[in-house]
Parts: sequence; C-alpha cells; structure tokens
Amino acid sequence: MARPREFDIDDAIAKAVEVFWLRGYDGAALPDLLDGMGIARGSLYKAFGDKKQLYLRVLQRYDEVAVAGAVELLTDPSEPDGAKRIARLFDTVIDVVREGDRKGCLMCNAAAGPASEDADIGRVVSRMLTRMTQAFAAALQASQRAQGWPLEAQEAEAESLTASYVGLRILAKAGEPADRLQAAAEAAVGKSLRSEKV
Amino acid sequence: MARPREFDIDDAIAKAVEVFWLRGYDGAALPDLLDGMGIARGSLYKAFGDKKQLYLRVLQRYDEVAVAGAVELLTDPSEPDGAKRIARLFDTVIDVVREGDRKGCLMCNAAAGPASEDADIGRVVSRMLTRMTQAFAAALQASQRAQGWPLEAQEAEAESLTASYVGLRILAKAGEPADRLQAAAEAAVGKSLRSEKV
DNA sequence: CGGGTTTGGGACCAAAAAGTCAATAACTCA
DNA sequence: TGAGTTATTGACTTTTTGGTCCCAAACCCG
Repeated sequence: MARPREFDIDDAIAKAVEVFWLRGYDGAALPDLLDGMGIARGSLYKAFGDKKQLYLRVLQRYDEVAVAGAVELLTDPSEPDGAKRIARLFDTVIDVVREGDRKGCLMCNAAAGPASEDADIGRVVSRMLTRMTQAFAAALQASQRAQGWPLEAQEAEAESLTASYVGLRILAKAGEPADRLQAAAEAAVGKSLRSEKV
Repeated sequence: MARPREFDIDDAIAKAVEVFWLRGYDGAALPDLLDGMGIARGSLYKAFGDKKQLYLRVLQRYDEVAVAGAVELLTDPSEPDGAKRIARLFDTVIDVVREGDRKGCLMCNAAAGPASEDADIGRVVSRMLTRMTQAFAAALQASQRAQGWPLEAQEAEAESLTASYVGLRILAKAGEPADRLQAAAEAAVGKSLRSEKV
C-alpha cells in the first residue's frame, strides 16, 4: 500500500445507495453520484470500475442492510407467531410511507427497471427476491394457520406475499394514500393468517 | 390544412408504446423511438411536442388498451362469478409470461420508475391504478364470498388485489419462473375467493 | 395553376452523458 | 531521506442526449 484512500468506501457505497434509490439507475448521473458520495470522478472510477459495477455494489449493500433487515424481522425467534412477524413487516412499510418517504424499495424499483434485464443486475435482484420469499416461508412455518399446509401451499403463499410486498411498495411510490395502503396491507396479510377461525 | 400527415398517428403511438415498454422512459432514446415509429425527428417533434408529451400519450394509450382490457375482463357481465373473472385476469398474466413475454406491465414499470415523480406522469399512472382497483372492487361485488363484506373490506381487498397484480407482474419481469408465479397468483386469488367453504 | 400552409427529412446544435488520463499529492518501507 | 506505489483531482475526449431549424415536398383553396 502506498497512499491510503481518503474516503471510507463503505460510507461512499451507503451514500450511493441513496442516490440510486432516489433517481434510479439511468436517472443517476455521474455528477449526482459524485456530489452525493463526496468524491471526485477519478476516485470513483479507480475505486469501483464503472457505473454498473458501483450499482452492483449498491444493490448488494441494499441486500445486506434493507433486505437483511426484513428477513431478520420475518425470522425473528423472539416473536413466536410468524403471522405477527409478517404483519409487523407490512406495518413498518406503512410507517415509512406515513413519515413521507416515497422512494419505495430499491429492490422493487430495480426489479421493475429496464436495467434488470442485464444479466448481472438481474441475478442480484432475483437473489434478493428469493431471500424475501424464503423469509416469508419461514414466517408462515411459524404461523398457526399455515404450518399445517402442504409445503407447496406454503411456498405459493410465500411467493404471493412477496408479490404483495413488492406491489404495495410500488403503490406507495406511486403516491397511493397511506390509509388505503394500510387497509390493503391488512387485507393481504390478515386474509390468509388472521381472519376466519380467529 | 395543407400537406397531410404521411404516417398514422395512432399507429405511431402504438409503436412508441412498444419502445417505452421495452426500454423504459429514460432508456428509450430518440433514435430508438424514431426507428420504432418509422418517422423522422422533425415529424416526431411536430406531432407530439417533445419526449415527455409523447410518453404521456403512450401511457394514455396503454390505459385505453391494456388497462381497459383488464377492466373489461374484471367487469364482464357474461361471467357472473366475479371471483372467476379475477382468476381469469391472473391466468392471462401467467399465459403472457409462458409465451416468453417478460416486458412486464407498462403501468407497473412506469409506477416504479423515477419518472413517476413527475406530476403529470404520476397523475396518469395513479389514474390507471385507481381504475384497476375499481374494477377489482366490481368483480368482488359479483363474487359469492366478498359481496357480503362491508364496503371498506371490499375496497381494502380490491386494493390488495391491485398490489398483488403489480407485484406479480414485476416478479415476472424479474425472471421468476412461470410455475412459481402461477402458484403465487392462485394463492393471491384463491385464498380470498375460492378456498374455505368451497 | 399558384399562393398559402403544413409536413417530411435530416443537418445541425448545445448540453450532458460516461469514461480517460496525466500531473500532483500522500503514504510505506528500506 | 528517497524510491516506489497508490490515491486525488479536474481537465479532457468521445459519444449520445433531447431539441431546433430550414428547405423541399405535398396538399388545399381560390
């Protein structure tokens, strides 16, 4: 090693997450990233290679932080009732909206964006979605109602919950009122796990 | 009127729909649009104003064709069972995926894209989403299971179905296998309307 | 047929895009 | 201390972006 890096690379990625999250892949211009990250052009290229590679790092970071947080919530053993874990996850989503955050979810935005057709990016996005679905499945396993279901039915329900999650976050981004989102979330969750037979 | 337009403007919009659908708003460059529409630069600007206005026309067209088609299916009086109408809509989505079409849904892609933060675009997207939700609500009204529900519950369920729809189409775009999508779709629909009590 | 008017085509433009590079600065190690 | 190595910087290049404009062509109406 010779001259040490002057910026913290993890911190720079965290800042890049914000920029891509807010503006999307195409919408995030180099100057936006440079401003947001507080580094110069050359430094970015030396440290990350190019824009796409930075984006991949950003998606991985989102996986490690945001997706991991959701997974943790859904598999939290301190809450024995899986149905409650699921309800809690959706509640936090609504809370974020109520606080005025309409950025949506980077994973969801990335999945819907045209960049997801790129093989590398698509792979990372798919992996995140799969992790979500597996976590939903784990929560279902720990729910009164679903744990007796055949495995296929559980998996189907888990994937359906992922779809609801993604859809809800996109409706949130599209400006749907928080109250309606909350009602929809309760319908999505409650229907399969709370309603009927108490 | 003097010299008549040489291209069909409706046809040109239809072609522009394909380009924006495939590449997204930012990703659709002028040359892409020009090629796809088969007209020259000057003609496009004369006929549509600028890129954003063309995009608005494209979204409206999508509303009139694709969204209207879904609404029609969901409110089709020739199928008395609303639950079946909903199931049929989701079936057609899966069919499209099975045919290899992974473009997703323009409305959904537009909602997730950063362009939706633009007031004009956001308005059109919201309107489409609302139309979908209303159509789902109409179908629920015509379903055995939901028609007895309180109005609020019906509306919540309708919004939840819109979320499932959007989420499913984005999972499809992200490359989720058709079989899993189908299972998830059946879970999303069947759960509330088919399962339990026949 | 000819003036008025609108379209078609594409050369042209300024701005912005991503990416490169060479000079300078800051460090390690001998 | 000085040689070697790596990071920082911002000017630079190339390509592409969305958008303008002018001229020729095609039409209507009188």
